[in-house]
Amino acid sequence: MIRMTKLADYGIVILTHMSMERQGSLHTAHDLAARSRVPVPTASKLLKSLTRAGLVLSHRGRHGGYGLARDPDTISVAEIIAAIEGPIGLTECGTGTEGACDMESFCAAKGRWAPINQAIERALQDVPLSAMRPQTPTGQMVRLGGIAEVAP
Amino acid sequence: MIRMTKLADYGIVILTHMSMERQGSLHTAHDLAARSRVPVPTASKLLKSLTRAGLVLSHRGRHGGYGLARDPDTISVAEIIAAIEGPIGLTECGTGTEGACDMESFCAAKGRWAPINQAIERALQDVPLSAMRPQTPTGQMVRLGGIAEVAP
DNA sequence: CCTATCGGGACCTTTTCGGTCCTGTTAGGC
DNA sequence: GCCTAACAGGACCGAAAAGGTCCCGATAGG
Ligand code: SF4
Ligand code: SF4
Repeated sequence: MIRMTKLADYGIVILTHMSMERQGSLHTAHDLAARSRVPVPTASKLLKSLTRAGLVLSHRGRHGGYGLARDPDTISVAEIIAAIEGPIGLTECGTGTEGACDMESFCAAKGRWAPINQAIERALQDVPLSAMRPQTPTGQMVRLGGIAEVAP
Repeated sequence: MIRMTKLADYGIVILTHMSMERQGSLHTAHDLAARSRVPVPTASKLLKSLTRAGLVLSHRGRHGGYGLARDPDTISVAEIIAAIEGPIGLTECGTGTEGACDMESFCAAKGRWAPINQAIERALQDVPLSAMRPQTPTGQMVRLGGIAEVAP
């Protein structure tokens, strides 16, 4: 139902937890998994993907772990999703990859999707990771895709 | 990858074909399947769903068939997708249905998705079925989610 | 009455998601 | 210098959903 995969969902949850800590601090995969209640191997797999995409930095060896590569305000939900499940778009066509759909050559709607897909991607780019955190109890304003909300 | 199902995709293609005909005209499932190159049983299944949702009208018996229930300008892509695959939203949470995700009770991001899902739904509501047709060779203006485009 | 058409499911096959595990590799600490 | 806590990469597998097929019943023209 136009769902993103749970992997991407969990990835965002994990990064959200990470964003609630002091930036630059390291967290082990085990730690993050426990906090987000995602199974450890799954969390580990996600963190690997996110590292490869450059969204988190990893440090190996003893006292190693993962940390956000950038400020949570500059990491968009779109980037996270793209890192985990690839290009964003509702259809096979119009997302850069050609020839994915075998109806392309005679499809009446082909090409009409590109602007829609881009609009959705843009909407997700406008949501920073910092907006996914639970709202602060201070009533701090949170930007969210152009929509401003105030915590109760 | 945040894909809608192919069923929904095909549904839109079929409706697009239907919208290119004189409104009110009837088309058999077989006819529409041939024109859109979707397998007949699949097209039939889709048309049934669309009928149940009230987007197309059906007429049984000899010389029966399907026809659009409303003007193509007043049918949104969002409606079509919702008719075929249910509520629109990237996540289980924040789409009306409660308790779908078993992490809801302790999820850091829960609740933060509702506005995003709504934004996407709104974007799809802004795209009328008529905008999915191949552009006319006359350079006719086509509204598309707030973006105006001109055919070459 | 006969037949073309829709209506509503049951059903199966294929894909992909979600999750696990194993085998390196790195780097701090003793 | 070795030991061990962490990440890296990928193979693997079960379950779920998607995608497609088929059948039988209900309608309504002719
Ligand atoms: S070419 Fe047509 S059928 Fe294929 S993905 Fe694009 S819109 Fe869908
Ligand atoms: S509650 Fe959290 S994990 Fe569940 S669907 Fe919502 S955001 Fe995703």
